[in-house]
Amino acid sequence: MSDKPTPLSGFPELLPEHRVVERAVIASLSRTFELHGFANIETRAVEPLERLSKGGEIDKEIYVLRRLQAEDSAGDSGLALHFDLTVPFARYVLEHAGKLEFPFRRFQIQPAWRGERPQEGRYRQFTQADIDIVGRDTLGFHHDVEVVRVMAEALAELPLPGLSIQVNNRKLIQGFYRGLGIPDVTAAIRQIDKLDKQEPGAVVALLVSEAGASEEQAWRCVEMARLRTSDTVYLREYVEGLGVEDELLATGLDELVAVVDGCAGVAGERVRVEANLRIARGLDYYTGTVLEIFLDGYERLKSIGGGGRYDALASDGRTTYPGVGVSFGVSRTVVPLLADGALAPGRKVPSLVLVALADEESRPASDAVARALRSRGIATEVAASPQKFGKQIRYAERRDIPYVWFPATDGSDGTDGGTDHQVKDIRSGDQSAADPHSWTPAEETEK
RNA sequence: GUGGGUGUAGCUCAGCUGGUAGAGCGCUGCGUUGUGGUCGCAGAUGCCGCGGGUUCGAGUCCCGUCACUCACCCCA
Repeated sequence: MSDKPTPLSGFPELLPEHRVVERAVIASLSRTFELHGFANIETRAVEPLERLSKGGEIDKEIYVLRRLQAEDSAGDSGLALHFDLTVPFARYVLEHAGKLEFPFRRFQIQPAWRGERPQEGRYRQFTQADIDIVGRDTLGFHHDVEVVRVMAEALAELPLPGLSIQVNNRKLIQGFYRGLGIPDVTAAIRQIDKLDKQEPGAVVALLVSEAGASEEQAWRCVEMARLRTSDTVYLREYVEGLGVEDELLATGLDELVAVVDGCAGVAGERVRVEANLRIARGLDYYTGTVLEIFLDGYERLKSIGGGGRYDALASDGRTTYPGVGVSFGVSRTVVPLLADGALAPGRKVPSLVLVALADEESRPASDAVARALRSRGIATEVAASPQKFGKQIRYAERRDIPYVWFPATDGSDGTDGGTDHQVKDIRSGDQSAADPHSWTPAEETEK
């Protein structure tokens, strides 16, 4: 008992019937991404620490690697586990720039690690699915629209509740703040991001104290952030009606309208793309489009995905590689939904057929049946031991194997003239004669 | 990192003001001797998280510790 391992908080491990769902999600996402020409890559789990830590809040969540033999705590290797897929990707682009074709579009589905306190939907190891498009020196704005569309399409294919992709634009925010005359625009963005958990009055106070805004300016920031709509005509009216003139603001508004309008085609009942002027994103490398994804009914999970435009995340000094991308939290979404039954578990075992075993002497006959079925792509296993058939049926039932196959007997054991092959659908109880070289399972049991 | 909650059978949990451990589900067997699911009967299973203290006696009270969990912070 004391030998029984206890769970490690924040490192979720799925049972087979749950893992099969996660794998289906990953396969579905991959299919959609590839349909749009995104190539897959996998980056190493580890990056040099100084590349990861750029002085953000996230620094203290980084797991550092250290050899056990290292003399003391100062002896870390300078290597650390990546905490997202964007930073490693930027490094990858710089490192392999000479061998890549630009604009480079890739998707990446991998674990990432963060040393924070776990909670529902927040883990220390989690799988993330990212798509990005990166250009050399320049990257057309239409790619902003494209990545959002692709992710919207990919998410629409998944068996999830409804969700919304809420889009904003850093240029719009910055231009508005600049036009308003706020001294510290960056600080103001960080504060306005807190609107969803703080009272407007509290955020106003922060804007005044942290960003040097006047009280009146602060209230206008809060007012601007209030709008959330998928109606871009109204969006334009509203923003222009705020009475702030700024070139950057106008550009940002145009871009935001373009993204929302550009996604109108894929947006449907379950996946909505809308403008939300409160979305800012904490990370400071975003320069234009920013977005976050929220699951209907699971707002408590906060965003299940996010992303945006970054014009200068990767640069080797001579060349800059602007990019735009979106990431989706696979673990963050799948694990809580499985836990509360919103996602139905899959089967525990891939086998569709269990071939019964009469006795050890007839194992070759059972194996032959299994081989015939497998040769036609039907996942099949042979019973582990020649127990009573009732037991063997229960074995199949417990593993969610829908069919049990009773091999033919040739009558050589003297019982009678022998029997035909029989296959039983244990969900319905129906049993009938069948030929292992031609029998196929009913439609609905195929994956 | 800070604060709250919880650790009892494989799982979910009960166990009163301290008196030597329980239920449901699951599991095993039998009824049913090579066709499951229902039903009935029988059975197995616990260092009561760990360490210390109080006590004649601790699952129960006290202290510590570890783990899990929730919230804050931050984010996928």
